[in-house]
Amino acid sequence: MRRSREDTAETRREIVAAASRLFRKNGIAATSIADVMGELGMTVGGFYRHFADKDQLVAEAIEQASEASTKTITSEAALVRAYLSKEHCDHPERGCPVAALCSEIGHEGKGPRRAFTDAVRAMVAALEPRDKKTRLADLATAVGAVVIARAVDDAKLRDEILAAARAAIDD
Amino acid sequence: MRRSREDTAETRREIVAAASRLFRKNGIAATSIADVMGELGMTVGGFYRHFADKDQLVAEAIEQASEASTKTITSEAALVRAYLSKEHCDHPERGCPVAALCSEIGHEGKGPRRAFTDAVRAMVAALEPRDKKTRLADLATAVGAVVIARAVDDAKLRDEILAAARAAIDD
DNA sequence: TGTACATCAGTGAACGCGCGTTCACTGATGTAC
DNA sequence: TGTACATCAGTGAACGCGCGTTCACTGATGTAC
Repeated sequence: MRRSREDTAETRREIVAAASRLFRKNGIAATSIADVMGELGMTVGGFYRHFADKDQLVAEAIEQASEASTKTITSEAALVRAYLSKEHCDHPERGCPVAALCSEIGHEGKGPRRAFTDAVRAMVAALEPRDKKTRLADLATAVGAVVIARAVDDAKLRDEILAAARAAIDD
Repeated sequence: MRRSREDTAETRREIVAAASRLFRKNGIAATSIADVMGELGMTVGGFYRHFADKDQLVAEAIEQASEASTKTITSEAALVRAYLSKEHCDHPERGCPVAALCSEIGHEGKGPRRAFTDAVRAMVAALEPRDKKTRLADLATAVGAVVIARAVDDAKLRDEILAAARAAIDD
């Protein structure tokens, strides 16, 4: 059953949004096309009316997540307050795609890696007023802290890492 | 054909060593038991004479990698020289398991996560002379920088990130 | 020390399962007159 | 504006494939006498 142009465009947006959430929450490899389409109450076949393959979806999902996430990083102060928060650690599905996908992206194709690199550049640019070396180091500290905090199975160690990173970026 | 006790123990060690390399290089999910056994010229069936399941292998592979990797981090100076090097970025298979597996470990079982957490603690302990907050922040910076440097598809950006992290840790 | 037997490390085929992708089909939407 | 037809978004079953794990089997090693 054919859909209207608006419905079609809306479906495409919803696929990217669902994929963006699921990839950040569960990982790219661990998220199937069926999982993504299931989020919209749809079946797998329809996916290929919108995308050539999974790689294309991964790239667009990273772009979309990057746009939304970069808006929240307007300064070093925001990096300390919002990025290095328990809230951000607890909700990767609506957080930074760089922190969520960093060690998995190396196993993906060219498209996804390009999108990831652009996301890193956008974060560096978002911290603009500071000199570039400081911005890059702060980015490494913030991403490293969130990724390790999420990976570790001890809440006390997690809080210590986040606090240490906050203190380091604040100078 | 039954093997001698020494051969059996040697096979077990080789399985862990091969897994440790492959997991760090290609990721845990992307490495199959058959891949690991293939490295030793063996078939899959034999694996289960040594391990209950893949989770157990993952945990032991992380422990082994952690022991070897932590030995190289004897000071902040070593973190700057060896850890934040192009060499370490180019060879995840013989590098730090925390940097190699950080964003993938959240999707693994309890055993692997426990081993990963122990690896983080070992790294923090290895930087001993400094106060804990500095050690934790330096760890976040070093891990974040290596992970992002590896993920990015632009060699110039990679080198800038490593250099910025080196400068930040050196004070 | 020599022999008979039990053990068990490793083989290779098979298991059920979920993956990405394809495809014939359906029927509402969009288009041409 | 109304009608006839072409288009194509979405369905759901099927494809080949690789996964983790199991299992009957083989034959050298380890053990008991």
